[in-house]
Amino acid sequence: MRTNQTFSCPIEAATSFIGGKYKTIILWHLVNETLRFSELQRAVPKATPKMLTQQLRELEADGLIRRVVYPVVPPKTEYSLTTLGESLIPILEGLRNWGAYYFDERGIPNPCIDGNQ
Amino acid sequence: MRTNQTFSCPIEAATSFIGGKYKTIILWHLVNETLRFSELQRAVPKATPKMLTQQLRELEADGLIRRVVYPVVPPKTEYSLTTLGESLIPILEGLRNWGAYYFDERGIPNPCIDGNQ
DNA sequence: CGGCATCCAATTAGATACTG
DNA sequence: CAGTATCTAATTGGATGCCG
Repeated sequence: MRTNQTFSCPIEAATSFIGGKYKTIILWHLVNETLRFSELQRAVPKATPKMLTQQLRELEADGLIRRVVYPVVPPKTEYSLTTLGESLIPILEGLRNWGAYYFDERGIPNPCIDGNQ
Repeated sequence: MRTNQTFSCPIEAATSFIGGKYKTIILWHLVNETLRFSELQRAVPKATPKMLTQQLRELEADGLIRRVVYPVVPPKTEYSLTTLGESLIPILEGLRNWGAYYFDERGIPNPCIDGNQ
């Protein structure tokens, strides 16, 4: 694991994995899809390359995503969910549905434009 | 709402509500229970009074919790979930189950001691 | 009891430039 | 393309003291 801190409850443990600033969005975009770094940048435009790299490294250290580097020129790196990462999908779907419900309730148009929602 | 920022997807909106440092733990402790400030302090000992107040104010501004102040001496304040806050319970349960599963997989004893788990 | 005000230390995040 | 390095700006969080 990334840290060897102790948690006082399972909720705290879970949020230590997905509580990072862009982690849920990153994971969500990797559901059923392998993406390259530049594709993730486009998917999460608010994250600077530095931030994106940092979050990806933590997700990798926590065993939620897999990073595969191809030794080619120009460089190519692919990110995808591990089995542990896939076990979070129900929670990610719950967050998505809650957010969409919240938008609907207020008549706010869902701003998602990509097919992955 | 607390902020009038725009979100690029429902996941982002949802995490803006529960992404705060102690928010999921606070909400979890309020499931089926009304707690006073000092009880929440005991439930979330890692949060200083200042931090706890801040998180509670944001949760209140977002409409997830209700704050009832009784004009008595000594002061008494009670916090509880609103209907919107209760709609998050499935997600909170998902987080708890994922965390507990993660503990089990590694043979780490579940550190929860309170009945609310 | 349930906070708030203030000050300060520490952490985080953005901007920019650069590289294999 | 996929980052890293450096510097700086902004934010966060802790400690302390005080109050109705």
